[in-house]
Order: sequence, then structure tokens, then C-alpha cells
Amino acid sequence: MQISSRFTIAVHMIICIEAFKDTHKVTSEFIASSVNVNPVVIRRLLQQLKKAGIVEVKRGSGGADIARPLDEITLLDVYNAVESVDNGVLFHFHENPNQLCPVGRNIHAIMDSRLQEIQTAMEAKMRAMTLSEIMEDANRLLEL
Amino acid sequence: MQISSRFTIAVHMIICIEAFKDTHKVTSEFIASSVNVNPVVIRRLLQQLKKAGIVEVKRGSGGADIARPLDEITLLDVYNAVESVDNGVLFHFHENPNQLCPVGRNIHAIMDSRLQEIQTAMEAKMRAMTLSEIMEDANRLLEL
DNA sequence: ATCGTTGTAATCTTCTTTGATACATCCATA
DNA sequence: TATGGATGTATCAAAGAAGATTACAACGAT
Repeated sequence: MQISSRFTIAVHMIICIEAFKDTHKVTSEFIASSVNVNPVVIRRLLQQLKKAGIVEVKRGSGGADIARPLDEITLLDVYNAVESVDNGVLFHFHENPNQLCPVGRNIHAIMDSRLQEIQTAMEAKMRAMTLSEIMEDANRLLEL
Repeated sequence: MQISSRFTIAVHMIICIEAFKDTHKVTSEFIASSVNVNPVVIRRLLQQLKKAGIVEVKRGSGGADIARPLDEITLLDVYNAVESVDNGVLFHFHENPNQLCPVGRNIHAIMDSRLQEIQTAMEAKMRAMTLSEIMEDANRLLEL
């Protein structure tokens, strides 16, 4: 199973908003064309990023902007904003292990802390990557 | 999106096989009862673990065994054995970014190495956890 | 008042996971 | 060597998630 494309789309969106902020009105339609998905998908993600305080979206006149400094937005912020399923628990545990079996009764006690540790390692890596670094790389590649 | 329960089920299975090896014939039916899923789900996973050289399964007479020392089986081995989707790539990337847009054209160059780095951090953590450590914890909890 | 845009609901398709049934194949052993 | 308990695997169904698409009310600058 994979982490859904919402995450990579969201990062793509933020890069677009920042890269084109001076030259275009960055609407859901505009972003959708760069990402190559339906504009409604973009608007839904914009709402999630807005709730997380990452972007601002203007009704009426239209267009999206970054809501706070890029070095205060980490990949983990973006991930949590758009990928929030089941309270952010990465591993899906089988639902009803048999409590009458010693293993079934203790499987959570055995595994939960380890699964959490793995998830934490991944999140720490994401927290260490800011959109500001990513934008520096992007600007080097985008000769606009 | 979450990592499927196949992973936690597979670990549960291995613990069962090891914990009951001296007292029971550990059949798919037996394991299914502990995990509380359909026996066919267990058999399918047993096949995947077998292909990975983690367990041995006896036809005819029935029963499963661990195929190699527990300290040579890591959580990453188990994860890769049962969770192998899309060549083990964790993040699903949106399929067709617009090549006519500078951002769409470069999004992979910008993100691929970072996504890989995150995945690698997670895998490193899983590689550091062996079934032998897990079994030690399990044995402490299972007064059989 | 108009027009372009956002916010959001509703529906549809596709894909993946898991559950379940069925049955051919296998193998120890009686 | 026939049998009975298991495995190996095909097939289908059910449920859930993701994403595509259409539709339209609400908004706000002009």
C-alpha cells in the first residue's frame, strides 16, 4: 500500500503558488493544469492546506497564496494536512485479534511501541525538510 | 492512507509459529483463529513469507515453521515480503505532471531524492528490529 | 449587476483489500 | 493404497478509498 498522491500533489501546489506568485493569479484551474488533475481535486486540497494554516485562498477574486514563511512549513506539516487518516496512525492493525489466545491478547503490547518508533523516524525526517529548502532547489531548476 | 494490516498480521503469524512450535501443529486454521481472519488470508501470507525465505510450509501433513534464525529476520524483511507494491516505492506520485509547465517538468527532480530519503529512514528503522528481539518481548508476556 | 472563482455536495469509476467458497493437490499414516 | 486433514490457488463478492467529473450556490472585485 502506498501513501496517496495527495501528498506529492500538495507539495507541487505549494511550489506552483510560490513560483508564479508574481506573474500569475494562481487559481485552482491554473494549478490543476500544472499538476494535471481535476480542479476540484486542487480546491479540496487547498481547503485542507488552508485549515492547516499553510495557504490562503481568496474567494470571489480568486487565487492562492502561501500563508506563512516557507522555512516554517515542513514536509510533515504538508503531509499531516492532507494525509490525515485514522489519527495519523501509519500502520493499519488487524482489528480483532483473538483475546483467548496468548499471542492475540498480547500482540498490541508487543508491537505498538515498535510501530510508533518506525512512524516517528519517518516523521522526524519529514519534519527536517522545509519548503524553503525545496523552493531553493526548485528555483535553481526553474529558469522562469 | 495506511499501510495494510498484512504487515501486522504477518508479524503476528511469525510469533504464533514460534510460540506454539513445540505444543501445536501450527496450521493456517490455527493461526487464523489467533489473528481472527479467514484461513485463506493466512495461507496467502504464508506463501509470500515462504517466497521470502522466512517460513516453511508443509503440504499434506500441514503446519508452518520458521525457515531461518529469528535474529536474521528483520521487520523490513517481513514488510517487503507482504507489502510489496509498486517496486517498494512508498509514496505514490501523481502520474502525469504537465511537461509544458516548468514546475510540472521539474517536480520529480525536486522531490524524488527527498521522498527516497524519507522512505530510507523508515526502512532503516525497520531493518534494525529483528524478530528475535520481538520474540524476547513476546516470551516475557506469554506465560504459556 | 456581472463575471470569474471558490466551496462543496453528489455521483461514478476504478483499484485495493479482505472475506468467503470451492476444489484440486499433496502427504503421512492407518 | 485408500483416506483424511492440509495446503495452494482460483474465483467471486463486499467494502472502502481515491480520484474524476458535473453541478451549483456563494462570494467579491470591478
